[in-house]
Amino acid sequence: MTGIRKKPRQQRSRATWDAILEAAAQLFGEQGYTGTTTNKVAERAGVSIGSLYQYFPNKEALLLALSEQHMEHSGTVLHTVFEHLEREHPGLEETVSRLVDAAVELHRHNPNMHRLLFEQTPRSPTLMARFQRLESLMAAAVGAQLRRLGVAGPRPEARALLLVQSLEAQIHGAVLSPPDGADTDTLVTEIKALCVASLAS
Amino acid sequence: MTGIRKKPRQQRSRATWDAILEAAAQLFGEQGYTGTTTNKVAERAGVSIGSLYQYFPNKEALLLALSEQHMEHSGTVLHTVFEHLEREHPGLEETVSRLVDAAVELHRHNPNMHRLLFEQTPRSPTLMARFQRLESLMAAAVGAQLRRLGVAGPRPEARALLLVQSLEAQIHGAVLSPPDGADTDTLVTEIKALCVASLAS
DNA sequence: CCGGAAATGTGAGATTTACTCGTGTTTGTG
DNA sequence: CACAAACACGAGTAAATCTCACATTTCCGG
Repeated sequence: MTGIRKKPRQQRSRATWDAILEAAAQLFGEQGYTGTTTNKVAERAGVSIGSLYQYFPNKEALLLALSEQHMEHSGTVLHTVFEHLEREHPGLEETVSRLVDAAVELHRHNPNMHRLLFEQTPRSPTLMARFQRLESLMAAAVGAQLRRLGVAGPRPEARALLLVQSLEAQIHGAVLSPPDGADTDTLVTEIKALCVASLAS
Repeated sequence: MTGIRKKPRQQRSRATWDAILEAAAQLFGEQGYTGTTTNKVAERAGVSIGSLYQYFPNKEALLLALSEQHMEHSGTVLHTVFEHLEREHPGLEETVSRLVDAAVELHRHNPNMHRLLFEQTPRSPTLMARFQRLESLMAAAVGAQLRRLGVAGPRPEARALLLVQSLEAQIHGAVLSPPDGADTDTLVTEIKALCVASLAS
């Protein structure tokens, strides 16, 4: 269940490892998770099915590896945003705006991967645990900002976590399935307004 | 893709139909979606695999049938809550409180089913469409309440939809995976407070 | 440069699972 | 009671996941 069977030691195997993940990302994006077979992944990667199973114990492990890449990327991007906030101490409105913009950018950057991880996939305990870990990290950082801005309320941790969950859901919806006529930008503006209003009590 | 192959006409077949769905609900809850096989469902239901496929064209149809039951239940429960609101015209705080309590109760009522539908399952287009339809209905009803209370803001539909998505995500998290020490009730209180604050601008 | 050991690559096929189809059984009806 | 329609059955099929015994490549001490 670790998601990785064997770490590559030579550069040759590193190449096949990358090729497999690249092929998996492409096919998952094109055909969805259930629609892609491990044989097709191996074929597009130009390796044998045996090689695939040498590095990934099962189909889900491909997904977990991709999620790891994606979450790592998201984590570092948001980390730098928080660093800037710590240094520049902008006001509430600007702080919210920067965080929301960053999250929107993450969703826009690779919508297929986002859809894959959050819609088309059976969320295994492993995947859920990983996601919640990222959510906790974000909540901690957001909590620090709330305290700095004096809007932490009586239960800072709870408020921060709820904000993170709420923003994630709203941004996900606004970017990946903007309903009927409403365009994404309008929704993003509204998201920021609601968030600021909920904090500027 | 309708989810049903053949409607039962005799009471005998109605019984097998129920037995199959009951077995499916149990096994999905115990072993997860991918972990349960259609053969095991038929076995626990005490019918043959052929009978199962007479009523459900594929494995996903079992899930869709369960989701239909669940969403129908949720829809009617929330509908009566909205009816009471229309009749009694409570204030903002009371309105939010009743809606949140109702949603929390729905999550508590059958956590396994909720987890199944929103976590362990590859969200097919059909399932997603159905869920978004329910979300739209809720958003419309919430929008009416916002207007009644004079807190609709400049874009009532956008605001209502965002509120619905946000509350769903927050309540789901608070009830189904309350993090570390925080208990559900504390989180629910905070959810209500945040929601009221975001509207009482 | 040599030779063996470790790492990596291969693909036929064993196993599992969703799903079909021909056939047998029960129920409603005149 | 007879006949048809509805219902139930379960061995068998196609397709997917995953294994394993063996081939090839790379590494490294002598």
